[in-house]
Amino acid sequence: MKVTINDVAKLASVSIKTVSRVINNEPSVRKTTFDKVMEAVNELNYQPNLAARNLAGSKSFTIGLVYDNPNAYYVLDMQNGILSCCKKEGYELLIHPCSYANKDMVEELKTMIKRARISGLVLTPPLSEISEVIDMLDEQNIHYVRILSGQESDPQQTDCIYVNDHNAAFEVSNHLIKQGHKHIAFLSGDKEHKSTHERLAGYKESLIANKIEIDESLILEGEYSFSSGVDNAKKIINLNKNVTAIIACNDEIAAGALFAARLMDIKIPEQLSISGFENSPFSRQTWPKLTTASQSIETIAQHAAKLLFTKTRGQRNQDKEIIKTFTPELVIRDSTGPIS
Amino acid sequence: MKVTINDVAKLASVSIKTVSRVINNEPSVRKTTFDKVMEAVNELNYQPNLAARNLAGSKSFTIGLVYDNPNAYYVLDMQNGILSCCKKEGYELLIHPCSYANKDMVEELKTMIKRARISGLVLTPPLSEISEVIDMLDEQNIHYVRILSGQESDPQQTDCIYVNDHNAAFEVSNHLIKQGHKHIAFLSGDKEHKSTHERLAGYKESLIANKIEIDESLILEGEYSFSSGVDNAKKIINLNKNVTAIIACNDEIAAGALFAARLMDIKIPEQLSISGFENSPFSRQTWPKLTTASQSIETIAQHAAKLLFTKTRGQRNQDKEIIKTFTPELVIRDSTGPIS
DNA sequence: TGTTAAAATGACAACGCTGTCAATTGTAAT
DNA sequence: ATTACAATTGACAGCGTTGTCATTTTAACA
Repeated sequence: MKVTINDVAKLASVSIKTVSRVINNEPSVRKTTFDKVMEAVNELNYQPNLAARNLAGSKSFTIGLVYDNPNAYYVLDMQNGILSCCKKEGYELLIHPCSYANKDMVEELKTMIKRARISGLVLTPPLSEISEVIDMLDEQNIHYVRILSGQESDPQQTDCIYVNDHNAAFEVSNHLIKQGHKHIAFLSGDKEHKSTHERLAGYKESLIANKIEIDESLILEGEYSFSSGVDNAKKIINLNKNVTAIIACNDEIAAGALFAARLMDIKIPEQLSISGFENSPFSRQTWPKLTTASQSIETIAQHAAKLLFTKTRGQRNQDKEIIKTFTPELVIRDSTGPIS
Repeated sequence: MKVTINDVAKLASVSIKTVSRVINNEPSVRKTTFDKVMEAVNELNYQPNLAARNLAGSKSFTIGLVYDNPNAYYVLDMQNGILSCCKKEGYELLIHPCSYANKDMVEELKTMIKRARISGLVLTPPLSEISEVIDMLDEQNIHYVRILSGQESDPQQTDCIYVNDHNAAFEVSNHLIKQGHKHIAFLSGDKEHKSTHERLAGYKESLIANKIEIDESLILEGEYSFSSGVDNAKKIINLNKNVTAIIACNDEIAAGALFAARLMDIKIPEQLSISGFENSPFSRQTWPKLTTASQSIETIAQHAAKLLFTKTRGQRNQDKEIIKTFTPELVIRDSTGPIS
């Protein structure tokens, strides 16, 4: 029934320590011994007991994913990306959704780490931007990788994966301007998310580059939600009849804006162009389909996990294969068009 | 730094076994002793080591969630519901997405269970309907709870939570018929999912109850996806000009049907009524908003987790608090209306 | 061939907890 | 106060691995 390292050792006629060496890929094992052991492992279909490995060694073979993100697709892609790496490495994934608004959040995280003896953590925005969290992790000496809005600037910073929202927003905005739009509104996401600020900055930079004056009244505060998109789109359309385009901080907001436009009988894209951000599945399910900036969350997640594993193992040079900065690409669909 | 049961025992001047008794809520501990120990636990902020508990005892304090579901909201709600129960009970959650089409799936699941020494499993459709999986779990003597489309029929069956899709579909269909619709198309989900058949059966029963002849050409095979909704809606609209209503097997299909209607310049709900199923967030984000059948996945998940925990602990009477059958409720929004 | 260092292997004690069972304490009845 | 029995507590041996260090084998060289 239960196959232990002992059974394998007996079958291969070696000591359990040697079996341990083999399954941990430690050096100093003769090729013939290695094969002999592997054969026994396969024959018995031996699965090392995670709990025992965790207890005996220092590694726990479990990593954690911490998030506070309202976007279901984002979270799921993140999970799947990390999970695919975990599978390869024989790790398990513990998920830990939490609310950054919650005061006890840091304590709670700490407890979770202690309890489960997590060997590493992937942090997604906006949690990855909260210094209390980072400080706690440093203090507890926990390996982590942060996924952040921004770009690789500080070469010492080895524990971050960046999403260059700034450049992506620049592209989106440029695209609209090239199509003749001059009055472009910007519907912000949560101001606690750095991505909001990065995207806003990219938008502004594009305006400046194209010698269009920045009109602060076209920039609306909001949050990363459909209803925020509805509300703010209504507001801006009523407020400023000149607006011919809207850049939404993510696809949900854009979908909300689309909804509002429908309510107000505004034709998209003939009368108003709307672009999203993220390329989540429903950016293809709205009418019309959303122009957006596409970032493969799953790919980002995979690289984050890879980075975490190299850190956990203390490896160095493998870093080269890991991309640290991702720039979402403009995907032109039907919700934007030339000014008419 | 690291606080073990030993430290607590010393501080409370009792044996480690007594501390163990206290944290496991075992009987035969004097109230005064209990308090003394708890005080020490709190003072030291002791967190029992999961791995050690797992290794020493038989319990693993980790449950698994297995799913193969394309719907991101479904999965996430499921995770969150279970997680909220886990938190209360001090358990961790391991997630295990997998593909039921994959031949190695059962083997893979088995491996995961062995490795992580899972103490219980929550199975969601369609995995919960696959007998190979169930047989394997029974064979391995793993506790599990299945979430199934259907209704509590067999009283011996203690390990299932049912979603009564049949009755829900009956309600949806009845609602449309009351509004005067007689030619109602049915856009199926994956035929491998029992929910598809249950919903179809409810639809048929409603037609029969209302003395409307069942027209098999109005029932289209498909899958639980947006694009299936688009394709099948186009097909049925072109095929049969009499159709005035569509029941989609879930919200994604409904959203696809809505999209197709837009493409074909059909007014919703004036010319065509469309209803969804599930009440996922985007049923509120389409234009117009979807009439649907609402089931709180999170609530279902919580009850499933509760049931699993009572099973794991071998408790009996607590069952009473656990609802075993859920019937989604009709939510009337803007995508359906009286025939004009 | 013998010597020596390096490589490969093994013995055994942790890791932090729970299960078992024996020892101690408390309690009620005599 | 004594006895008997139940309630409470503790000692100690695992659980299935890995780390440490000692031992054996191999290879390399004189």
